[in-house]
Amino acid sequence: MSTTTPSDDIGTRLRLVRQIYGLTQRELARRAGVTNGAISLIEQNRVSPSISSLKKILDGIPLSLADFFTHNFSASDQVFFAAADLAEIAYGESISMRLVGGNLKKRALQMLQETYQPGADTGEEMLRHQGEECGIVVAGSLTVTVGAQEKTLHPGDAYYFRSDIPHRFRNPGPLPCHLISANSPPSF
Amino acid sequence: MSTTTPSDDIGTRLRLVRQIYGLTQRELARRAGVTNGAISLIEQNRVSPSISSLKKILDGIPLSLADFFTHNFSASDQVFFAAADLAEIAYGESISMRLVGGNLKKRALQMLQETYQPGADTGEEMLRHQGEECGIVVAGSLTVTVGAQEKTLHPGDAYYFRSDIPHRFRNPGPLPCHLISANSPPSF
DNA sequence: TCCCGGCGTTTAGAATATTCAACAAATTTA
DNA sequence: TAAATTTGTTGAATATTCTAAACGCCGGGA
Repeated sequence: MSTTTPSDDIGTRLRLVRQIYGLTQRELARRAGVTNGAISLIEQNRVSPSISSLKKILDGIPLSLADFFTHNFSASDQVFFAAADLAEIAYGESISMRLVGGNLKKRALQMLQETYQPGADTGEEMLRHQGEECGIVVAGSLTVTVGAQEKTLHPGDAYYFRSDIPHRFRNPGPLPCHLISANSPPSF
Repeated sequence: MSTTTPSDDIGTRLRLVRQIYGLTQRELARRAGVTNGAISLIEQNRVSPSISSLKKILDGIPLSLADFFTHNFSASDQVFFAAADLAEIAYGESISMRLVGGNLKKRALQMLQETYQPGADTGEEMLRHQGEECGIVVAGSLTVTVGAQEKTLHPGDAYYFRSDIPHRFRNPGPLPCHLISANSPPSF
């Protein structure tokens, strides 16, 4: 499924790593103290580098041998996500959530762009789950209840709480409310 | 603390791994399809092996490159433990437990040599904990209660159950009962 | 005791990796 | 557009690793 490289295809793996780090063969060669030609040959799998060479090269990134062989580098470790590409997550009629990087696996963090229509409400049966979450209101206003506390937030206002504390979100205003939130660990 | 090898001391690391696996240079060379001389040179750090050579060698063990660089091989991964060296764990007056490999870290399994004096009993408030456990009676007899089931085991008899099921051990006989048991994950 | 077999090590030569310098293609700058 | 820069690739020379065959050492069995 993922764009992982077989562990003996050192060349492809090195090229992928180098590109992920945004380095050219020459720049990496300079940092590593080897020649660009050597890196080129390795990346084409035309030679099998010595440990010492590979170590020098990885030091220039920098990346340990263990990490190099352990990690499943993926070209789809996407960094930028167009607004249109944010995965829509249904959450009732009047609440829309758009997930940043929905295709990423194993992430430690989740970010959502949420829209609460006027009157939208996550309900009286407060939400509770593992982890922590925070958010910032971008537009409109949002009434947030966390345990015994309640506050109506306006653009620029933010919240942060442990998610196991019962919480609730409502839009009391006449305008849609836009919110950027983050959870850890991810719940979707 | 541990006898770990720096990640660039490939030679020492390879020698350690090879010895842990009980292989001679010649035997490993034969399995790997390289010469014993090559392994000798690598282990002395007189050459820095190519990835292809190192991979061939590790395939002969077998061990992946990732594992080779990731694991902290330790000569003190002790295998044999003299009876006198089993750590004594107090568990009441009439029950003695002796732990195999108490000095090992991060083990996935725990083995105990237990002795129940006549009349010994873990008590009516049944034991419950995570994991699974099993054991074999070596001498004497032992009455084991697991959930609704109860049986008196004699030498050679054994048990295996999920530890979250309430359980209890008693020695109903006139002789000490010796038992070998194992838990996973470890509870001591 | 001597001999045998297995052990790790060593050496010379074959095989492979790396450097150095030049090349063509793509991109940037003027 | 043309010149200049930067990119990855390549060939010849050099440096390193790997093989094959020997060596010395040690322990076990006649």
